[in-house]
Amino acid sequence: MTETDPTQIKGFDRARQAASRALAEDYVEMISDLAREFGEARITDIAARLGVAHPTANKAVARLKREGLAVSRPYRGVFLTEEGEALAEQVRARHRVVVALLRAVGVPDEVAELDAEGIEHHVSQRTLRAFEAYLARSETGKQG
Amino acid sequence: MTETDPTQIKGFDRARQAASRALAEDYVEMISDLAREFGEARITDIAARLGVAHPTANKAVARLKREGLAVSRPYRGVFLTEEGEALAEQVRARHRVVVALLRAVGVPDEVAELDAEGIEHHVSQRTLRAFEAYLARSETGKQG
DNA sequence: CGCGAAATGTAGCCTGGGCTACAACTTTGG
DNA sequence: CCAAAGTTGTAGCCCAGGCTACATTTCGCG
Ligand SMILES: [Mn+2]
Ligand SMILES: [Mn+2]
Ligand SMILES: [Mn+2]
Ligand SMILES: [Mn+2]
Repeated sequence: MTETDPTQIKGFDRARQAASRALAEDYVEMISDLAREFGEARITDIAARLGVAHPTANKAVARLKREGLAVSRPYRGVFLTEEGEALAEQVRARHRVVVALLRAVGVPDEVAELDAEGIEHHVSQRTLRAFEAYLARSETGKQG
Repeated sequence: MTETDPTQIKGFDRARQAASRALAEDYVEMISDLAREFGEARITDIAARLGVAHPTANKAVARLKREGLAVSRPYRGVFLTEEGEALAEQVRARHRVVVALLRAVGVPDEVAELDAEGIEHHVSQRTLRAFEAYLARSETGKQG
């Protein structure tokens, strides 16, 4: 082969890393949501909302604990650490911006919500800022 | 828990499915690229461009063959089936549209290319059409 | 031609993220 | 207050997608 484009490799690498962080991001956001609604996040509820079997949620929570994002005692609810809560807040904000951007460029609401769940994890800081700037511009220039 | 929003579950499910298709999509596109450039795709080149070790590429190609997307004989290059080529073409087109959309809303070129590699796999048909429509509109209304 | 280098293949390891089946604990209502 | 129902945990399976180490085959050149 001739040369190997380093940007392309970097793109694949970033996509892989993002994919490996995606699960933790969705769990943390979900735990935070449930904590707001019910005061605590229970394994059954986490599993139900994510659409997985409860042992799957259990394993995932074990990973979060290992990574310092959550804490829990046996047979009790799951709670986020400060670090986990900070991540949740960031993930929640990004989710909203991604949905808003999709809608702003003409994606139907329902579809925007569905696609955003996957897209969000691959949106970098730089891209997120660009989305925010775009949304600010199109809000301002609106004829409503 | 009270009710469980079916749209939310569907979003997570779609994201999981997209993630599981992402690898095949990137490999098929890459094999197609290499076939155009060199007439055939060799394992070493596929691995180098995707930034993985060659046995990883080898296993992935075995999966593509199992799924009817590619064919190859031992120690020879890899070739796409008609189905594989059709997928490659579709994936290539979507990649271009996603990059163009990102740039159109103000994401810097280099960042757009990097983020698109992950985002593309989560862009549904509906969203893709919305992107295309948006790009057509903004092309038309441009002052260039 | 034949030999060393390069490419490809294979074996076997790890982790993540799904699942089912079953065990253990907690909650609850009769 | 205690048994049944519900919830959580554990064991053990599967597959994907990474890796390294090593075996095999093909290629290219002296
Ligand atoms: Mn998500
Ligand atoms: Mn989300
Ligand atoms: Mn990609
Ligand atoms: Mn791509």
